[in-house]
Amino acid sequence: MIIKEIQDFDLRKIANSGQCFRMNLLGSGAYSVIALGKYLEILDNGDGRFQFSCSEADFLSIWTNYFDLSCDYTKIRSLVPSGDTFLSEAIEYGWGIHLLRQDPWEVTASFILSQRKSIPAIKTAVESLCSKYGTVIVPDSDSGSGGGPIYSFPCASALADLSCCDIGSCSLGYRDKYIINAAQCVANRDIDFSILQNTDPESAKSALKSLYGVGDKVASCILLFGLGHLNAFPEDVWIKRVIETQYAGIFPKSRYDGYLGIIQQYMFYYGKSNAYKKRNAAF
DNA sequence: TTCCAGGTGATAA
DNA sequence: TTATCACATGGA
Repeated sequence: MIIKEIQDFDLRKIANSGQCFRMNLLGSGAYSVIALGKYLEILDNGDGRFQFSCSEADFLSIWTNYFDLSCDYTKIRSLVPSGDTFLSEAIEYGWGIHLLRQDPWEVTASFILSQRKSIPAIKTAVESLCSKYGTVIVPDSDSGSGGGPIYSFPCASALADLSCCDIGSCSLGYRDKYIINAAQCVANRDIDFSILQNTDPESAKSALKSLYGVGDKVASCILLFGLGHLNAFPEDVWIKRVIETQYAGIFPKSRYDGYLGIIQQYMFYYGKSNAYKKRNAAF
């Protein structure tokens, strides 16, 4: 257990920001994080300090990067002009959100199965895949999701040889064939994330869209959440709705060049919130 | 029960 | 090129 002082960091908002599906509130008030083959618990002390259930070495070599702790989010929020009412509210509402730098394969599979699903349903399906095809990280946890072992996200090769029948019990619906095909492409290196990380975003996006079941939106999510291309801008139903209603269909993307994906996270988190719905209902 | 969800592929015009 | 439609299933 180590204690770290971190500014501009809100666990609840990060867990509910729709970018990851395995970060959950525990009964203790801490948040559990299952990522990169590790299990972590974080507790907000409420005084700007956070308790991490890991070693100093792991914190520095793994979690600092995963939680994007070196990024100055205040600076990014300062790009928003005061005249932009919606985004001004969004960055205040979303204060403390960080962009997680996740494993690209986990992001790929998770967002392929996310299509036409609600976030709770996505989480259920992801956990189902993990418990069936992942490996045990923590043998017998009394925390996590309802106790029992905690599993890693299954690697691509663990899914590549399955049939649609095999994963039929994971609530994937028609997306089962997409997941298996993507697993095969990643396992045999037709898609190589270590290369795509250093490829220009447009070319990387084209490569990702060659995967069956990956279109513009999912490819953008992989670029942003898995490959560190911070200018990627996933446009889902919520973002489209916001752009249509708040920006008359045209969002000034160039203003946020280099950080567009992070701005998108604020838009998403606020755009789907009850706070925003209430504000709109008032007009 | 009905509606909707961090969309995409197939098909038609 | 753009527009329309089907698609599996869980949650609210």
